[in-house]
Amino acid sequence: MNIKKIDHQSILRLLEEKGISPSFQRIKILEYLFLNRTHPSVEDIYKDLSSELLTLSKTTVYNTLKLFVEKNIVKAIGIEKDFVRYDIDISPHSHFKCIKCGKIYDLKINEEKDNNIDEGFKKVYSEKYIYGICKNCK
Amino acid sequence: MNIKKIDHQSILRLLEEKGISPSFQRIKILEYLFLNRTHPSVEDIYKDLSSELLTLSKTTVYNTLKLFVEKNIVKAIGIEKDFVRYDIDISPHSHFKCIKCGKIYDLKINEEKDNNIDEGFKKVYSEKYIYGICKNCK
DNA sequence: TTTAAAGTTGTAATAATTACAAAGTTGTAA
DNA sequence: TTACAACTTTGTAATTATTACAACTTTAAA
Repeated sequence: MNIKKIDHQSILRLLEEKGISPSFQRIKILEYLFLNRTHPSVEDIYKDLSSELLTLSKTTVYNTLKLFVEKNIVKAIGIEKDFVRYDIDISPHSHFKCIKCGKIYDLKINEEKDNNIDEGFKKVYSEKYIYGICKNCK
Repeated sequence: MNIKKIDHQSILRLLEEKGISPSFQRIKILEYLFLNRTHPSVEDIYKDLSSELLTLSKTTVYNTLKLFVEKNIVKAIGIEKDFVRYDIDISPHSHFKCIKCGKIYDLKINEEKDNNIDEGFKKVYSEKYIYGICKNCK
């Protein structure tokens, strides 16, 4: 499906850089995120990795993603009403959700001069979600 | 607290316009939203109205807000991780959340030429959330 | 007044996430 | 190698927002 490959060494280097000890589970979850650029949920990751990691626990997936978000390796995406998606691409961009097929698309951000934030307010981060109909569903 | 007043007649007219029969609960909830421009949650509304509407049920608050959202009287705001806020102001604007005090501020939108949505994609609606530190908390 | 539809209520079910304690793993110092 | 502490994983239970649903109440029309 996804062409982009990531080698084991890069995974290890990334974890190392961020001061995260490279457990088998963490490596596998991070690798999964690199190979599946679909903004997967905990459920997705858990289901897909379970066949390989027979004893994987959902709690581990939650713990690991929490850690990755804290260490700024992945970004949590609040585009869904009732669960969180995760994005391995932490560069500034926004998301489009097709309200028909449910697919999430990445959107380049339009270097907007960041809104009318009043003086005295300090932006830390922001998120933009666009909902609509995608090309395939029209 | 909030200066903006709304009279009973306007509330009734608005419900009428949208084809919503004006039950006591609906009137009170809508009035609450007009008087409390704080992007309240179901919990907020339920707690605050309970003293006046002794038998109010949380389900009624959920039902009513669902109806209001469908009829385009209020907008659901997904700025929080684990509950929904509601905004009586349905005009296009974005939201700022102070990560220190938790307060939500309205932001005028910077008539951005709506992002780089690829041709063939059709936007239906969008949301922008900015997180940071507000004036009072610096 | 009768009756059906609409609205409200309380409780139970659902589902994502977190809390927590027990079990397993790893690395290091003796 | 052994002992031990720190870290990691796991499974279960708790939490919490929201939805489902059925019973009850209100409303409005005939």
